[in-house]
Amino acid sequence: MKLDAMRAACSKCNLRELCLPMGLTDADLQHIDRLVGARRSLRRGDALFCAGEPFESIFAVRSGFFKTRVSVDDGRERVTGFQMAGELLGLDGISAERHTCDAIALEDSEVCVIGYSRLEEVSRDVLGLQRQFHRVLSREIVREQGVMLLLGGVRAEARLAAFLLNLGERLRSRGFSGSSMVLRMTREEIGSYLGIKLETVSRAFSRFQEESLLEVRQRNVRVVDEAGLRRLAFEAPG
Amino acid sequence: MKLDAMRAACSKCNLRELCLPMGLTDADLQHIDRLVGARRSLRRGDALFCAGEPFESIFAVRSGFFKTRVSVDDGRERVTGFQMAGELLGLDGISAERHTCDAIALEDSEVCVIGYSRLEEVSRDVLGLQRQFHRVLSREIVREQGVMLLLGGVRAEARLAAFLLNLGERLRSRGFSGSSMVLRMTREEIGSYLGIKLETVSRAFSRFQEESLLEVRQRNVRVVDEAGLRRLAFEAPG
DNA sequence: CGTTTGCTTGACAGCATTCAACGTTGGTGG
DNA sequence: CCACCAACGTTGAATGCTGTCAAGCAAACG
Repeated sequence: MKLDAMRAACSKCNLRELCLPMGLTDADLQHIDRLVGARRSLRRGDALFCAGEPFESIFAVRSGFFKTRVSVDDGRERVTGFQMAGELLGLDGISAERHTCDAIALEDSEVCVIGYSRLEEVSRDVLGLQRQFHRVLSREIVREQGVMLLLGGVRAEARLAAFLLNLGERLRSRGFSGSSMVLRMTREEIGSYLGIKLETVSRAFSRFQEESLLEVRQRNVRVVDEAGLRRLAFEAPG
Repeated sequence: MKLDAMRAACSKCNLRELCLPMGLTDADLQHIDRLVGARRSLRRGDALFCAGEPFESIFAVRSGFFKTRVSVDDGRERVTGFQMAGELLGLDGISAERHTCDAIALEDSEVCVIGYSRLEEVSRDVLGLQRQFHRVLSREIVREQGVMLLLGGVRAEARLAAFLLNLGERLRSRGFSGSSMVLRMTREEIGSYLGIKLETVSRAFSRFQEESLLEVRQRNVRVVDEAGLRRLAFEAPG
């Protein structure tokens, strides 16, 4: 977990259309290059931050893959999200000025460190940034609402189908295949995120394969019948 | 659903310590009186806004009680939250500049209309407001994370117990009893929010009464054994 | 006073969990 | 290079919680 002295420039970053600077004008882009203090590299398994730590920065995933999790009572953990390149980590820490979850790298990763007081300062000057930051916060609210609907409303197989479709979309918008993917997380982590047990995840994968919706070999997943998967994800419960 | 010409002054509002102005200095308070454009009154059953409508304002509950809901596919609805005095509505609309849910008054209510562009403008001048608004957005993210944990991790009875405790806390911080409350929503709405069926909600209430955790008569609920309820809410699943 | 809406309760079915055993993969060290 | 171990994944059988369907009751409303 080393600190990279090199400052990152959003204006030259090829993730700028996915990340915080999304939609900003070129002029605004110039102004926000002072936002990112440094990059930070993490090895697989490293914690970017932990619940309870003072909140000072948010983080943008530059490369790699993360999970966020909370520990409930007796050591059990629950995964609250997965983050890939261009997505932000730490937004939940703003409210109480302490992080409320752990962020763990699921593979070797790199993040941009965005000092929060700096962000507040710059977003007063740069209207586009203020607007965009609010959008990002709001989008996270909407995303979680979607997860709530999933967790509360639909059966295990539909949850997994929706999860895979969502993962595919996010990969696709990053220029990857979207139908052929390598999962970075274990069955247990998927299950924890979706509110089901790892055995149930495994069974759902097997059944999807039987029904020719997917080809699954361990963490390699290929979506064979996306329409079928989509039908399953949106079906009525029961 | 009428528009009240009288402008509301946050600086004189007795909800200011619960609402958006929470924690602001007296000096800042003066500056944000221009925030609230008008009040709006709603009758029970009225929609404050609906999913898909253009987003222009957020709303602060001045009095009364609301639910937010989304309609999934074929007319079924899912409740995504309940809001009482001092809480904000419409934050999810920022991301796409359209509301993503319906907000329905569960009793005759009044809200303060906060124009969003005005809010952005003022929060550039008033540092405390900028900070507080970010906190509010972040708090909503954290709140939803809590619901996700509930929905994904625990049994029906634990969900209801946690729900009642949360409701009690919020009532208490508004000067009400917290242990003796009148529910403003139906069993079906509670169930929809908690991801369980209304029959299950009803059974859980009955069982809580058998076990002397609650006294329930229709929508009148009295918490008899708060510690016991808390134990139930945090217990391991299964 | 009747109708509508909301609430309670019972019986049964179904899906997910639990417990358990076994298979696979990848890394380590002999 | 192979053996071995640990972590991860798959599958089966039994249990149990929650959903479904149905009936009856209570409260609210006009």
